[in-house]
Amino acid sequence: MPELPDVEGFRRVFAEHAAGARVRDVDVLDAQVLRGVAPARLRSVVRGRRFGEPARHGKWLIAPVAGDGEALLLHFGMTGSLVWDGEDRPRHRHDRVVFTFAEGELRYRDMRKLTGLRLARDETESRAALGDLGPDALSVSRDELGRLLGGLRRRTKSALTDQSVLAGLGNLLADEILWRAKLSPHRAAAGLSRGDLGRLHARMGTVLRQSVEAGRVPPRPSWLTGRRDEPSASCPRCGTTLCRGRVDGRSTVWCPRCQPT
DNA sequence: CCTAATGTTTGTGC
DNA sequence: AGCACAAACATTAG
Repeated sequence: MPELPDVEGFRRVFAEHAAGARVRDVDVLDAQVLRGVAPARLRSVVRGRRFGEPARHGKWLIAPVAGDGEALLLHFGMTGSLVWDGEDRPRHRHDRVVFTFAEGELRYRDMRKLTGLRLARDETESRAALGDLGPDALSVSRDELGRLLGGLRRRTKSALTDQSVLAGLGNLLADEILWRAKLSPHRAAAGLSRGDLGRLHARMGTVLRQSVEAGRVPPRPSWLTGRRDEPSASCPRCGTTLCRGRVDGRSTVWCPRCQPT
């Protein structure tokens, strides 16, 4: 589930409840989700300290620990979430790490444990841990998008979902944006015209803004995302039966009429 | 039992 | 090097 809009929602949860608050304790319920940090170190570093204002880059949530430049880096894989709840409320079976505060607790929840939590000591380590992420999809300009995709002979969908090219788009968003921009996911990125790129950038902005507001890619019937799970879905725009296939090993849905190759 | 799932990493081969 | 593809990771649902 988590793509840029979902993580933006988690950022809001963090900002509202945890930013500026003192961490009373850290419960590591499943150490498997900790990457490169032992439960004891996470606990000793974070306990008693305050969190600063959270940031987001692509699908990563960055939560600074006030004081010495450390930061908690959270990734949510395919099934993760960040939930605020009362201390007295029962824990969920998939709560893996819980930060407790005076007012309640912040729960890192994840069914599959495909990614996880890291702790960076400073800005340098933060950058290294995040790898080579491209610019965030929400703030990229049209010209920048053109530069990023220009010269790439790979298929457009593959380029859009490559986090080192552009950070934040996942499988659902890429399909939704390509459908709105009337571009086939199979077309080579380098082959897009100025007009194609302009449309792609504009539609990406619209889809992202509306999704961020909802904290998810909203499965509205007027969106491709709202139809893709139906057995014989039709295009919300033209009624043509949608096509399904695989691009980059991911399930891909497109309209053969609106998005010709 | 088998398959697929909205993510990332790693390895293989062209 | 760039790109496509498969597998691996862990877990659940159908």
